[in-house]
Amino acid sequence: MTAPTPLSRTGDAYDPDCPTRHVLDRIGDKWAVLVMLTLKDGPVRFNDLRRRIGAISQKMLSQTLKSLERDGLVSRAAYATVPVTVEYRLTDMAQGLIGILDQITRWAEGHVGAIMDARRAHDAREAEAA
Amino acid sequence: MTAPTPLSRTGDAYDPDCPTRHVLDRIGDKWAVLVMLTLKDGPVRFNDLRRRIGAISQKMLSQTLKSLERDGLVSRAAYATVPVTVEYRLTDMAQGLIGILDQITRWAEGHVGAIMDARRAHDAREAEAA
DNA sequence: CTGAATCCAGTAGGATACTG
DNA sequence: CAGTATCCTACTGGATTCAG
Repeated sequence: MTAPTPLSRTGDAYDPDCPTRHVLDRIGDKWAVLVMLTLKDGPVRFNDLRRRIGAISQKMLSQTLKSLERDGLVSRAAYATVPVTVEYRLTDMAQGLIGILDQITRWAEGHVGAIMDARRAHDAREAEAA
Repeated sequence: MTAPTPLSRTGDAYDPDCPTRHVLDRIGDKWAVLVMLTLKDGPVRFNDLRRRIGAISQKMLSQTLKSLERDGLVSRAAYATVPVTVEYRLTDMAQGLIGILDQITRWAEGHVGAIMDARRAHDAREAEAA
């Protein structure tokens, strides 16, 4: 540590130095969220993961898994079978996050209608102005 | 295209067509989250918002506010004072989201230590391998 | 099967300057 | 004060290819 800077002020993450920001960024990571949601029902193998998410490229999946593993949110287990088998699963720590992600999903499903309506109304107002 | 498998599943947001994804993306938006957190204690004016967030550029702030307004999460009120005054505030719909964002923040503050430890351990293991 | 490495296009986003 | 418009760089992330 270099300076005795107060880590977080009132709990907000404006400061890039604030470690909370790192977590926010992880949640803000589209692929990381999808990967975690896909793993929530149990361990999944690499290409299986790839197939289930569908839209993800091999590069992004690999990258995402590595960063999630680095953060201790996902663990990797390799088995020396004839064609190598690798399983990924959520760590205990990630379980709490999953709960929050589920809440987000639930909120989203409950409000997406209102949001779409707001968009339509807004766009209509704008088109009229033009 | 290389994806002969449509596989439009139901429930999760793998499909870009799934409207839930839009909400996920909004939460994944770093600036949108910071703006909403900054507005949670009451209406704030444009440049005030800018100053409080600090790191944001006027372009991104303007852009973020516009998209949040479009989604019905933030409302804009302009007052015809001598120098124009514009206030932004969260809508009722956004209040529920704020609750979730607070949970994320709380989880982050509670686990950021473990995450940082995991990173250090992981990086150490990696450096040793090299 | 599980990745790593390279190339490259699209875009996010900062800096700057100007308008109502 | 509250934005808009333009330029320009840097990074994201897909496609492809190679390797263990």
